[in-house]
Parts: sequence; structure tokens; C-alpha cells
Amino acid sequence: MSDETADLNELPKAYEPQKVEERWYAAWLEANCFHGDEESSKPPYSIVIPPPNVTGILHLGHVLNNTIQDILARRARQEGKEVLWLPGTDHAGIATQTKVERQLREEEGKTRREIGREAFLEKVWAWKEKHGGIIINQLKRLGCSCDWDRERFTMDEDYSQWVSHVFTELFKQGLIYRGKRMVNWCPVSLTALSDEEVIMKPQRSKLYYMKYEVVDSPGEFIEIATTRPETLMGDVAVAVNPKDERWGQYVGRKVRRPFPDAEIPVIADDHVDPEFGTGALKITPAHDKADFEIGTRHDLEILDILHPDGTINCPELPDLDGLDRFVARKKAAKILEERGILLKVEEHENNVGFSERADVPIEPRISMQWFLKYPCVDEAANAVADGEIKYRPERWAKTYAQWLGNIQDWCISRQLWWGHRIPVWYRKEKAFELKEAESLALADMDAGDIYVGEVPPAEGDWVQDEDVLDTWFSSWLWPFATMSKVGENSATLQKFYPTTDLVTGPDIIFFWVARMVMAGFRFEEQLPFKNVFFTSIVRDLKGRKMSKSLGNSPDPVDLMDKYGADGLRFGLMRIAPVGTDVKFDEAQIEEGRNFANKIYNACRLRLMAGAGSGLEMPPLEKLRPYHLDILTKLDGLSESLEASFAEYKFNELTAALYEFLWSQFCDQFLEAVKRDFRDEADGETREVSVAIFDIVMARYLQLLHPFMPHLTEELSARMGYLPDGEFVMKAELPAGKLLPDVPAEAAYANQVYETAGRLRNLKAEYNLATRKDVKFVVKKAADWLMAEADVLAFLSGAAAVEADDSFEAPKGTPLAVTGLGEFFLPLEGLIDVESEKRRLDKEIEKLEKEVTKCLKKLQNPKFVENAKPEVVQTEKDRHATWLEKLNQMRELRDALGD
RNA sequence: GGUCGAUUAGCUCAGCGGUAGAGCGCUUGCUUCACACGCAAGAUGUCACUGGUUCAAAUCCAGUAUCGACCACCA
Repeated sequence: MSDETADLNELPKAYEPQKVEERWYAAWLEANCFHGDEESSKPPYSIVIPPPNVTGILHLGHVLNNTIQDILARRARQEGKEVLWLPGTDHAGIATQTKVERQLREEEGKTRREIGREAFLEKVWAWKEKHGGIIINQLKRLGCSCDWDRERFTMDEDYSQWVSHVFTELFKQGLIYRGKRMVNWCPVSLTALSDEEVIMKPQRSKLYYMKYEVVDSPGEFIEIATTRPETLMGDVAVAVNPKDERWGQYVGRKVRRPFPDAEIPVIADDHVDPEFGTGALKITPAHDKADFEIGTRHDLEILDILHPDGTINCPELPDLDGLDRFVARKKAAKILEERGILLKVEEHENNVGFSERADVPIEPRISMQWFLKYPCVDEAANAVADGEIKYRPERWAKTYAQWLGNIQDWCISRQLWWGHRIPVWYRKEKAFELKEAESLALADMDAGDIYVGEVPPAEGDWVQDEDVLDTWFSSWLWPFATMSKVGENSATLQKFYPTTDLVTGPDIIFFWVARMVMAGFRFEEQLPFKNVFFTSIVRDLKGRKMSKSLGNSPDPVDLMDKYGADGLRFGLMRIAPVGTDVKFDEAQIEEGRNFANKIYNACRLRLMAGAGSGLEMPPLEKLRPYHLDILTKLDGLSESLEASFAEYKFNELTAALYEFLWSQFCDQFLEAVKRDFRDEADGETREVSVAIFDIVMARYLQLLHPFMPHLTEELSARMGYLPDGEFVMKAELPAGKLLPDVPAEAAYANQVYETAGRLRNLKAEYNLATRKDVKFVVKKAADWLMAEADVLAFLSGAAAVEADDSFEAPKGTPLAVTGLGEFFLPLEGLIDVESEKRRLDKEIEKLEKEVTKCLKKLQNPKFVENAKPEVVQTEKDRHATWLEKLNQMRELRDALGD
């Protein structure tokens, strides 16, 4: 909109975000606006994106999380920092492999084993190529200002070398070891899982009561309660609490296991709770974590009676052999019942661990796995405890500390194919022996039988370990492995590591945050980030977690189609509270869109007045109170935003931006000066109002830019606030105030706005809200008021406000007393003494109450003595104001008689 | 069982010692030359409960109740 006068009709009445957003994103990319320059001399600001699953699709959690990151990144650029927001994706081992396996089954009717490792991995890569770009494009649609040239993937060549390197180092340090342990086994994915990947869910199950005959005393029984009769074949003992008087006599003796028939010992162990069930517990060391521990303490045999897929492995018992564990459970109960061993069955609620990905109950299982003893645990704990890493909200620091305080070794091996293969090689001749070895350690490496590292030595034949690593074993390296190759101290790393802010959900404190701190310490000798901002979890209006299966998760892309990316961003940020979960309501996104439209229309109004002003500040003496006032308020906004940014209070930021634009700028300032934009307005008046509009709007758009990046670019360009080819996103925020010394006249504006409100109010009370022809007569007007009478009349919806101290109001003329004078609303046929008396009496009563309240407080010596002086002063001022008004009112009321 | 949150207008949430707030929704009136994705006016609250500290408590402390998250877990 450079020099021709705009015709309002050329512009659509409502803002249409879709095309605008697409165009500006392309322009930013074209101009390389997102590049983080490692050679820059500006101070660095960096964020690494929490990498979404490569084949994932965008959900509202991502929108919240990435909008926050984008806001921080864009604001940092405006503050003159060199910003790197480093994006990428995660290979998500189990999740991705499961999807591809399902596709293989559905399309070709084959399992991964049937087509073999190599062919299967080819299919996964193909899947990744096909679906990998989706979420990245969705993030672009949202407006994310990531440096896409640096996009990383956890299975990239350079990244994979980091994974191998880290594994090798930790192995050499003796922190990685292999052994047969009780792990969480997923019978569907056929892999071990870490404790963090197991989700406990309350289940309604059954508690089966059985009786076992005492071997040396036939006819005598011990009663046992269990939820898992199908594992009975794996029982090797019955345990009771040593203090339990009912069963104490049997300790050391034997009872008869029903099937397969065997004599098993009764042992005493403190773990047994005498209060639960019968107080006697069957011990199945192979299939229960607690039983395993008891078994270890008492040196019991381990009888594994399950196949990896959860079917029964017990050829001795053809009735159950081969059955699925849950089918077998019912069958086992039936057999017990037939033999008269089953006493009763009770309904029972217990917690069962489920596989996070496959959503089936996990099976505690003993298997050969790789484990990691976490490095730098103390350093990681101290970093947060000492505030070197600052958590927001702070309370998550406690959760973090608790987990680190009870940390268990991490099971890092997965029996999957999609992932980083464990970089351990066995000398072919000894491979079989070594793979089955009870433990494997440094000694084997020293002996030259195993090799740990990316590529085995050329000499000899080597066989690689079959397992891959847990996905998080690559994710925990993310902040530095994305910035440099192994052994390379890259310029990027030097410039941007440690990163400034990490924005993530509190649900992955253990999975990711804590582990990154440890890895950062161990491998870069520095903390990976300075601040961690934990976002809220997005829920539906009923408070339920968003989930695909519930169908309560709106597609952000649909929302962007409907409301625009900016509308979605702003709407979501407005409702995202600092500490707790956010309940998502589409109506809020609609508000975001409405807000965008409001700003757009304010600009549209301004375009009536034609060409750009060049953003030159007019001489101070030409500014009217409304101009001074809005400049002052904008300065106030800048300051309060700065404070809120420093504390990451996003809801405060959006509230302040919303309030300023809608209430202060549009409802007050713009209403006061809008007539200046019309053709009939005097040239100089118009020039001044246009200039102030432009100065304020240009700066406001800059302040708003991190939240609504596309809209602000569009309007800045259209309004001619920036030369062609320049961007709001690249412009630095100027320091200092627009109006450093605020003249006293600035305060007049608020008084006019307040009085106008009272006058509109008065009109409405007499059902005159729509009458534009009324006049107000003011007595005892403030000395400057008549200069602003025209604006006051316009804002009040009146034809005029006239001063006339000699005005003799007919009795019963409605009136309002404000800080600017006594305003009468004389109108023939309207005057009704009685109703005006009643109205005034009501107002006087209200005022009296206020005055009494103030007085009571001020007469309390303890208040005057103890309260802060400024609080007392405020109270005094308030009292004086009320009292003055009250007296005026009373006087005028008295004139009406009784 | 342990830890940490939440409880304020019909709804979603701010406020966290000094007169109870916003947006939506609702009522009424407006198609007024930026915007009905709008304008103006209005109604609506024992700030969960019970005690305590304080001149003063929605706000601080203790306890109770309800809801939620995380950790642990009993077969």
C-alpha cells in the first residue's frame, strides 16, 4: 500500500489467513531467515526440538510445544541474538517397526522373520521416506522458524556414529554390561522394555484361592491365593511371612504342587504380606519380579514355562501347553476346580504393567540383555538442585530428584531390527559360546574375543550382536550429536552448545530430560541446556488425555484450515496455563482467529487515510491526549512483555497483547481519533493521527510477531512499515521508550474515556442508547475539558457536550458526576423528578458505602501504623475522591427536594 | 502406600496479603461510513470446607473433602 489511496472495498472485510500464511512462510525460507549462523558475532540463543517420531503426525501437544519454541526463538531474534532452532526427527524403534510389521502382515501376509532382517529394514526405510516428511511439513505450516538445513534424524550416518561411540566409551568404562536379568518383556513386540516403557493400569481380575496339601501330613492344607494360576507349573516354593503364626509351623516342610505333580518347600520371607489373601504366596521366580528376588534370596530353581510370545511352554502338561497365557489361566482354574483344589474365586482389582506401545500386559521374563549403569548421576542431580539448570515450573525439580535418587540400571537392548544395532562383535569361532555366556565384560574384549565399536577389525571373521538399542539411547545425545560429528569440535557446537532453552512435556523427564543431562555431562562436560520449560498436557474438556482411540483429539491441520495457524497459535497460548493441564476448547481457537481479524480491520480503517506516514514522530506539541496516552500505554506494554518473557509466562504475554490491542488501542484510542482518518478531516489533524497510528501499530506488530508471525508480516508489509524485502522477524526491537517524558495531558485521555463510559451508561439507563441527537450540559467542567468536548461527545454517542455553569437544570434532569464535572442530560419529556431522585439515591447509597468502608479502614490505628505507606496513601486518595463526589451528588440531590 | 498439583462467575481460566477479574456463554439494544470473526449497556461469585496467623486472607499456615498426575506396589 505504498502511495495510492486505498479503497476499503478492495480489501476483504475479514482476514483470510490461509494464503497469507503460505506466502510468508515461503518468503522466509527464500530469504534464509531461519538460518543460525555459527560465525555470527551476536550472542547465541539455541533450542533443539524435541524430535517427534519420524512417522508421526502433528497433534495438539506438538502445537503447544512447538509454538512455545517458535515464540522464544522469534523473540530472541528480535532481541538481537543469533538464533539456532535445530529440528529433526526420531526413529522411534518400536512404534515405527510395529507399524511396518502391521503393513507387511496386511499387504503381504508375511512376518518380518519371513522376509529377513535386510529386506525388512529396506521396507522400514521406504516407509520412513514416504511418511517421514509429514510432521515436518505440518510444523512448517504452523510457522516454525527452524533451521531446516540442519534437520537431523537419529539414524543419520553421523548421528549413528555418536551412538556407537557412546556405547563403546561406556562399555570401556565398565558401565555397560550384559547379563540374564528379569526384564519387562512385551509378548507382542517380542522385545525387552525399560521400566519407563511400562505403564501400570488398574485391572479387574480374579483372585483364585487354592489349597496345597502338606506332604508329611496328608489331609492338612496350606491355602494360597493367586491371580495367575497359569504359571503354577513354574512354582518352586510357597512363601509365608516368618512372623505369621498361622503358617509358621510349615516353614521348612513341603507341600504338593498340583500340576505337574511335585513337592515344593515352604519358605519364610519378609516380603510376604500376612494381611493379603491367605498370607501364603506361591513363588514363580521365572515370571514375577518379586518372586525372582525371593528365589534369589532362597537360592531357588528358575522354571521358565512361557514362550516369548506369552504361550505356555510345558510339554508335560498337554492340556495347557501352547495355549495363550490368558486362555491358559481359565483352563488352569478349571483343572484346579475339577480336582477340588480350588476353594473360591474372588473379584480383585490390581495393577498390571502394560507395554506402552503394544498396549498388552507385559510379562516379567528372564532374558539376556544389555544394561547401563547411568553415568554422572550425582552431577545431573546437582545441576538441577543447585539451579544451574532452571526448571519451570520449579516443582518438577522434585520429581526429577526423586527419580535420580532411586535410579535403576537401564535395560538398553531391544529385540528389534529397526534401530541402532548394538556395536558389539563376536569372533565367529566363539560367537555361539559368547552369545550365551552368563555375562560379558571387559575381560572378553581384552582377550580379543569380542570387539566393541562401529566396524570390526579387518582381521578374522566377526558376527554382530543381533539386538538394537533402545530409541532413547540415541535421543539422550540429541543436544550435541545434532551439532557435531564424533571427535569434532564443530563451529556450530562451539557457538550454540549448551543450548539455552528446552521445551518439553513433564511426562518425559525420565525418558529424556534426565538422561540428556547425564549424557551432556559425560560426553561434552557441559550441561546440555540452561532452562527447561515444561508445557502443560493438552486434555479435552472432560479432562481426558487426547488420544486417537477416544477420538477426542482435533486435527491441528483442520484447525489451521478453519482458523489459520496464527489463530491456532494465539488461541492455544492464551489458554495454556503455567502449571497445570490445559483443557482444550475449540472456541478459544476461534477467539484467536477473531483477534487476528480485529487487528486486520484496525489496519483496514487506517488505510482510509491513504499513504504511509514514514513513521515520523510529529512534534510533541501537536499530539492530543489520546496520542500521548496510547504511546504511553505501548511503552507500558513493551515493559510488561519484557518482564513476562523473562519468566516464561505465556498466558500473561497473550493477555497483555490482547488487552492492549482490543481495549486500549481499538476501543479507546481508535474510537477517539477515527474521524481524523476521514476525507473531511483537517489535513494536519489527519497527519498526526495517522502518524501515531502507524508508529504504535508498527511497534505493536513487532511485539506481537512471535505469537502471530504471518499476520504481523502481512500487515507490516501492507501498511508500508518496512521497505520491500525486509521482514518483521529480522527487525530488532528498539530499546527505549517512544515517549520518554510523559506530559500531564496524557492522563486526560483516560479521564475522557471514563467519563464517556458514564455518559453512555446514563443514556442507557434512560433507554436512549441509540439516540445520537442528545446533548450533555456540563457544569464545573475541568479547565481543559472543552478542548476535548467534541471527542467526549462522539465517544458518548451524543451530538454535543456543552459547558454552561449558569445552566439551571429542570428538576429531575438526569445527571452524572465524574472527575471532569457535573454532566446533565436535559431532554424534553424525559424529566421525571421521582425516578431521577430514586436513581440518585441509589448512587448516593453506593457511594456512601464506599466512603464508609474507606473511612473505617483509615480510622483503624493499626492499619495506619502497620500497612505500607503507599497502601495507606491509596486508601486516603480513594476516600477523598469518593467523598468529593458524594458531596456533589448530595448537593444536587437536595436541589430536587424530598 | 509415597510425592506433587488442582478446587474462584454457567464454561475455560487469571489473580496468590490491601475495594473479586478476563474471554466465552447469557440478557437487552444496535447492520452506526474498520470489524456481527463486530459495537454498546447489563446480570451473575459464602473465591471447596474447618480452624489458625494478621490491623487486613481468594491470597500465608494446619487439617478435611473431592478430582488429577507421577512414583512404588500385594501374589
